Amino acid sequence: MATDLASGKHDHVVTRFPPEPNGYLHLGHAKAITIDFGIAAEHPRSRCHLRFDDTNPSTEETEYVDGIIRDIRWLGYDWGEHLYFTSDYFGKLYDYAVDLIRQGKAFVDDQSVEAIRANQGSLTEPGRESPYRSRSVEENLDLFERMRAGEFEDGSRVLRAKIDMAASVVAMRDPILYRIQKKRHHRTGDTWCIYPMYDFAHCLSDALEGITHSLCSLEFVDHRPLYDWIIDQLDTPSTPRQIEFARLNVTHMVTSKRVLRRLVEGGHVRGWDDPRMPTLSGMRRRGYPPRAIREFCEAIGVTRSESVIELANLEFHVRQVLNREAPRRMGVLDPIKVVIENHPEDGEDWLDAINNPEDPEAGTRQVPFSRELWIEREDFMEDPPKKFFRLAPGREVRLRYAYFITCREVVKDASGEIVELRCSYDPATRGGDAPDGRKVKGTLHWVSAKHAVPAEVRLYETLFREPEPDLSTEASMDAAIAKDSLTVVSQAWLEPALAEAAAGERLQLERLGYFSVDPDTTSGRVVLNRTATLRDTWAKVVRQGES
RNA sequence: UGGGGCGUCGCCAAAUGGUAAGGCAGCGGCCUUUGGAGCCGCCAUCUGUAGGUUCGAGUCCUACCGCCCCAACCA
Repeated sequence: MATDLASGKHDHVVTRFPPEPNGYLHLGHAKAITIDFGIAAEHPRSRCHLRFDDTNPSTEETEYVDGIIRDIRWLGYDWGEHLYFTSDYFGKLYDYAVDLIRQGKAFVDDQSVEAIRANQGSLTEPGRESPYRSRSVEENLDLFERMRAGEFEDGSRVLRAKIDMAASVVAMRDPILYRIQKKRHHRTGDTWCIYPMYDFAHCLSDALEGITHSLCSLEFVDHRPLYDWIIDQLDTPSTPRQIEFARLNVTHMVTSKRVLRRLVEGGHVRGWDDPRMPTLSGMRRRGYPPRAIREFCEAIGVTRSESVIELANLEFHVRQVLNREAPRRMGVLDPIKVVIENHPEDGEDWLDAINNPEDPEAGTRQVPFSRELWIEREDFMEDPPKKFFRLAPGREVRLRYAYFITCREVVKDASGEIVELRCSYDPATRGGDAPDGRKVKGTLHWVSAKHAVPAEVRLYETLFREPEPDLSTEASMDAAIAKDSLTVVSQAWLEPALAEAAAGERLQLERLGYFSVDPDTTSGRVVLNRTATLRDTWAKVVRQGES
């Protein structure tokens, strides 16, 4: 592409993103989108078109068109006035086909599907020419006209290019250009009953739109000779060029419409926008910022080598953006009660808390402190190992933005389960620093019990345990799906600032991770999705202690 | 076994034939009112293998090896 600009072949670039409206966009599409739109944005006088490749009415629906538009907008891209549909070109495409027939380079084939397949040859053997290949131009013209008029049944005839049945590239063995499908099209209705195939429609649509560089994935490399052949035979307004790059693969994820559909239809997830899904709608609901996805796609580069990116790489970009942007809040997922014995029964005390240490502009908020608090159960240990810096009997720790507290007594129920910690606080440490200069090793997050907002919190693991799951058969796929990728915490407590949280908001619960407010949230109950955990070096210490 | 694509650190990925960038992960350390963030350092004598050309090769040549794609009236 750089060569074309340097040589003066083009002084600008026109690309296109050509989704088929038969499903939802996923992370793999995000890579293509950032490349297609990104390259256009990098060059002067350039643009990227959004073109729906809607040539197969039996699988495509308007519902998907709307979803795709919404997802690309969310990702942050804009096509201006350049929204197109391949179906807009059906008339022109038909004329091109007629032109090909007139040139004697296309013919109507009456063979059955089975016969065409049988005569296709194999990878190592050439195919056999159709007995209808040498029909006259007049007969072909007549037959094609009647195909269009609806005189023939589905599958009874096709229009094929006349190229070379012995070609080593299978795509060049008299490829099918048009097939009969008496299906209502989501945009053209019943106007047509013959529809062009991808290979015929795509290159010509590119040429019609003045696309300079038609970027696609590696599996189309074999189709490039056909792409060029069709453009060569016909009088097109421009000569686009196809350039291929490798698709995106990420460990523990799949970007195959077939597999994603099975996850949804098999009830393994709650829908296309389940936060575990690699769909754009799923990642949006999960709380992935679009900027993070864009930065990830830019960071992994564009090459022709097939690669599998580690999930950690994606998560790095998600955390990087969220660290800069997400407001900090406090919440407790697995609560244990703390009673501050020397705190007045009805007293309450509002403390200043920083909203985002990475962004001074984010300001501060007030959090209430009172006699009864919730802290995280795992932040207390009766008999702590050496490197455990959190609360333990007799030990003093800091409650973030509040006070130092010291654990005085552990209260258990009949079964030995800890139900309450009796603690004292040092009023002189208000705000979190001791005037006498004494230090504590641990800082805990907490929530005032009296002021706490109830919440449901959904924690996610990857849908596949293995980095590269075997999806070759239905059985192996079912075996590869993790059955416990969703954990629902039904009784979590959040600080009151979160009472009014609106769906889609992203935040960090300090020390726990990044979360997004799920659309299931109601006025009485907040629902959070955990987007990503924080990096956890304590977990590493624990791991090393075990090994 | 026909055609095509690809092989540079655990994962990505740069490198006019001029002496192997960078990011992620990992590992040390500093700092810290998030065991977060940040900061510092370490991490390929070597580019699938074997030859060859050259003063000089990841880049050129030859031969092997390995992985992936192509036989829908899908895109």
